[in-house]
Amino acid sequence: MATVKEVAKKAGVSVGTVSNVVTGATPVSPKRRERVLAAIRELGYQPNHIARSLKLRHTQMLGMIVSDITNPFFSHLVRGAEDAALKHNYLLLTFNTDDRIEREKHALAVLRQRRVDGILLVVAPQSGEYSHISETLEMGIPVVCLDRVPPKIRVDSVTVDNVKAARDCVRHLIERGHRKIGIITGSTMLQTARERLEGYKKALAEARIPIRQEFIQEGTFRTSSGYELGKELLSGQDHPSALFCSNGMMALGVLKAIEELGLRCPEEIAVAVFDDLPLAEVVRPHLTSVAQPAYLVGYKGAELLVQRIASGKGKTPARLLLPTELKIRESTIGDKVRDSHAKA
Amino acid sequence: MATVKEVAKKAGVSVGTVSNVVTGATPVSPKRRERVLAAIRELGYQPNHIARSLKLRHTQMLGMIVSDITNPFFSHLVRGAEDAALKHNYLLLTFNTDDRIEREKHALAVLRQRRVDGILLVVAPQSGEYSHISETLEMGIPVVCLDRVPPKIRVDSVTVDNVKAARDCVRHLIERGHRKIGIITGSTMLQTARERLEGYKKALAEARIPIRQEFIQEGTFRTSSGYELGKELLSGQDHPSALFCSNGMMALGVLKAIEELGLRCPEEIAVAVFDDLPLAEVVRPHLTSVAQPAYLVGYKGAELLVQRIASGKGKTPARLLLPTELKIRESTIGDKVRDSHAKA
DNA sequence: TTGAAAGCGCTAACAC
DNA sequence: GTGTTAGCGCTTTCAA
Repeated sequence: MATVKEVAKKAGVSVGTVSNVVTGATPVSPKRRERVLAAIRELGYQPNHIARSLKLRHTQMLGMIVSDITNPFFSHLVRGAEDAALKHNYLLLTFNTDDRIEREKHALAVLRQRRVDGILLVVAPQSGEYSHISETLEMGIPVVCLDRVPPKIRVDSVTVDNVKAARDCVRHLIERGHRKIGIITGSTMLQTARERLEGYKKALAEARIPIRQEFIQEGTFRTSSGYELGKELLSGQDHPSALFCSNGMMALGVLKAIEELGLRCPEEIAVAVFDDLPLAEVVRPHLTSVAQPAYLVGYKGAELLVQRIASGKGKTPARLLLPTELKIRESTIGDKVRDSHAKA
Repeated sequence: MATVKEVAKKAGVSVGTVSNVVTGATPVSPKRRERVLAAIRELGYQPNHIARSLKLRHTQMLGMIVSDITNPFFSHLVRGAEDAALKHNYLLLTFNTDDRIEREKHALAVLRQRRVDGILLVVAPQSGEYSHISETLEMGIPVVCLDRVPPKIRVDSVTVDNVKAARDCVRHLIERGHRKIGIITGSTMLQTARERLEGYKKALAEARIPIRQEFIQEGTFRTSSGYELGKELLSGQDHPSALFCSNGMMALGVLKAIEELGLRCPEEIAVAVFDDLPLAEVVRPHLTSVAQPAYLVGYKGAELLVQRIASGKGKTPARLLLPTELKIRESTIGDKVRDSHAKA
């Protein structure tokens, strides 16, 4: 592959001049400029970005670490980040960790060696230990955390307002007349799951509805657990008239449980769900759900990162909290709930 | 950030020695080695991979160009590629093109400047013109095409055997007793759509069932077109008793059409679909579908690429054709089809 | 084994 | 404006 040197020779100018025409850093006389351009064309010259990075001491690359790109939430996140990055002339180096802390550490190490200009990170939950990220920060590589933010570490972040979203969603159930509302949460190891539970409790408290421990079930964010816990919650006489699921997968399981129990949704049991899978629109009944702005989280995260790269480390970390949207659909707005259910 | 030079100084050895301990290229005496290691630790030295790339003339990076990572098929593709790449010590630089040819060209250009060692490419369909990819090849950067392979260009590829898969699927319908089988294809601009149609025709031909043009409808791979064309196909007296959808999204539309027409699936109308969305398992009825090995396509593609990188351009391009799996579910195996429908 | 030094391709400071 | 040159951080001959 051709180099500046060869181009310079062919055009009969110095390498400095060639560099100046390709970067546009310093003006070059029209005729020399023409000659250089011609030589570039003839040689099929492609500037070597690696050499440039070495010299300039930045790579125009961003690291992107997510748990699993196969999960729609994260694929949208990545897409948003990529669009923003590209707009600012950065490229994305992507990693999947499957939420395993050792893979996260490895990714971070690799990214440091690659001298990326910044890192977008969805931290593995329950790691408890964040030295790898603070070290990265100390080396002067900015990190912005997406979706989840590690406690006690001064880092930029953009996340979804889980508690508000869950509260709004449960409040909607309350407004529909429900007072016996169950929840299937995700593992309380997960921050997001805890926050959603918190929102649920908040909504009940605001409506002065006492919390019933037996209406709170901890699941695993998988369809199967939605199914099992759904059955558990809905069996027996005094079961909830509405269910709030902490994620979409579990809602699917709940629907199956409802069907098998011969209950009707939403007439006998309303269902609302955190997460707006593409499913929500196609499953019967259409699911009332909290739509998370995954794409935006990625997009804003990348923008925040390039900004941070440009401005150096600021004193206080920026913490964006993005709003969700409550999409009200069939699963909570069928006929009015019956009294026997609506009353505690 | 510390450099070899600083490490060398601190350890009281030459830079060459430092390099030798980090790369392990040449043996180093135990004590010097220890000193170097200690210095590295103290300084928190991180080898600069950029400098290394410049020197070594390879980057251990692969470009990955897909149309949209938000599409589950592609996110699995990417995941597979990443897993394989990582195993062989390569990193992935990802791009989305939304199937726009100018974005594909841009991505390729950027990747060339970045001196990636190879490129995994899902070509934008209907581009008609492939000079950008043959140029890349000529520059010595191997490319392997995934899922779709551009005609008349000598390039490695790994794809799914669309025609066989479609044929098997339609054959299954035939075995269930159907003889009036409709198809909703994707745009015939798309190679994959054409191949699936071909498989459909092949299956009918093999069963000596004459092809009826009015049973073939060209859709857009979107839910809405499944809905509209489904209605069209299923209205009227002499409608098909089974429908084959060329992709998952359209199948969802078809289901809706069936519901609105008051038909029952599979009793009155069987449905089989190409693509095994996560949906297939949750939608009612569960959809008989062709599962594509997206992850494997990515994985094998990356392996083929690193192999090609190692071996240089071979004479004949490798063309992997991966098998699909037919998942038979409710939508084709309800009660036996009625005679009036089953007979032409 | 080890050290010195050249050089990967580029940009930017400097002198002209 | 333009050319010359040092140097980004690394690996790898080549001599010792």
